[in-house]
Amino acid sequence: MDVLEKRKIQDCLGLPTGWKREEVIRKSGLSAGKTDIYYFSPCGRKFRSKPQLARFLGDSFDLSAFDFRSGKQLSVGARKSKRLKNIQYDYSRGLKQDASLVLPIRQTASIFKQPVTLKTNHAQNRIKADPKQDAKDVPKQVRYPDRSKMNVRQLAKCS
DNA sequence: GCCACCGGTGGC
DNA sequence: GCCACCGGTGGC
Repeated sequence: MDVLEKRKIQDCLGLPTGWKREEVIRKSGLSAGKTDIYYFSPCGRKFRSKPQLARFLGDSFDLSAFDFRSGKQLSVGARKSKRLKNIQYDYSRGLKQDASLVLPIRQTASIFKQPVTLKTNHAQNRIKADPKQDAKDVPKQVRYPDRSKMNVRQLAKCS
């Protein structure tokens, strides 16, 4: 697949730059064949549900028209497959007040209108996030480290 | 201790 | 009955 083709797929998916979506097919157990959808933020944080994503993004993002499974916006004309997806979660519930966690994405725009790196399968995902870097962390003055001295794991963190 | 993975279930 | 969400844990 050439770069242009890849680009088309990304545009089609419409996730923001740096975000990745991953489909993992369950291989065993009673739920074998079921697919789990995961999203990875640019800093490697993993999300496995829409509420989880919404909590991280905060209420500046409207995810009500975002279909978590497909990774696309639900257009008005789109058929709602089977079940109506009008579950009313309060996606801002539990929103952390730390503004430094809000991604550097234009908040007036849908976060899903930008290109994304497509990752289709579950090979070996090397992305690691530091679980200790939680939204509960208190904001503090950012000191930018010398990136040339950082290892891969450190670089994967949000900074 | 972490996390990928599957199970359980509440809400529809 | 379906499935989105998240709990729990086996394997590392």
